[in-house]
Amino acid sequence: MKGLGELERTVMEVLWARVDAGQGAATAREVGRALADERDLAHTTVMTVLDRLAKKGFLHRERDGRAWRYRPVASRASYVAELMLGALDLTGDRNAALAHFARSVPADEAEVLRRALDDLTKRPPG
Amino acid sequence: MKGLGELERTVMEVLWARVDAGQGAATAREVGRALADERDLAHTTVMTVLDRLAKKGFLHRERDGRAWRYRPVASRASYVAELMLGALDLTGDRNAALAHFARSVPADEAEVLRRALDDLTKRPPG
DNA sequence: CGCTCCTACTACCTCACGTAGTACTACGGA
DNA sequence: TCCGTAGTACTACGTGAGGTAGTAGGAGCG
Repeated sequence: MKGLGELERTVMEVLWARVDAGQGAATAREVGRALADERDLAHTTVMTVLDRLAKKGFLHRERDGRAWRYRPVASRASYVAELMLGALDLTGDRNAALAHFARSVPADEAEVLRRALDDLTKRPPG
Repeated sequence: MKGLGELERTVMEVLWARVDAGQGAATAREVGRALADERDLAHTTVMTVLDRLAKKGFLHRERDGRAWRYRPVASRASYVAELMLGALDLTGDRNAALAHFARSVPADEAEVLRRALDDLTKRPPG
């Protein structure tokens, strides 16, 4: 799993937010408009980023007239989970790292983890 | 938490291995020798990397005669745990990511996680 | 026909990292 | 006393990723 740059992640965030909002794939223009508040980017900049993201496999794109519509290939949650697994791959002693991680996580999130693991036992992953 | 480059991580690995082996802080010369099998690096390269690592806060260094001895500030496990937490910080919906992560981890490691979380309950983190 | 919108392509800058050379100093031995 | 060895500090260069954007050219609308 390759990491993403700052702007790339921001753009992904826009697309993921649209998914959360039940909206479909977005055009570069739409992404640019969504970013207009926080950043003043040239339209071509947005297009370039979208294009790179698609080439890296983070976005899928499909035609809509002359324009492209972009849509995240994976959910935000699975992207983050991948990143975490990637970090884990960096060490020989995965168990020690996992144990350490469990101890570093805030209590409420430890609870979330615990529950997710319990669910796992009942219905193993497909 | 900043990520590390390939060589930087390799060097950290050498230092961490020394910690595991109960050996103390290492000089650039020693790190270079430890790397000699896998990589043919100029001595100054090793020194530069060690220096950068120290500046980034990953290594602590102390004088030993004219030489510096370098020692990891944090354990490998805590470094990886930090990386994982850093990934988690990248998302707004931490819980979803955690749940996803729990589901992505291999069964035996899920077990490790579960045990670590159980220990947490008994003796809360200090 | 010309304006507008969109794509494709190319480009430039900066920064991180891998890699290493050079200059200078301190210490131990001939 | 003088040299060589080993160490440091400083500087440097190449590459690749990512942020940023300009230009060229096609398609459709008024």
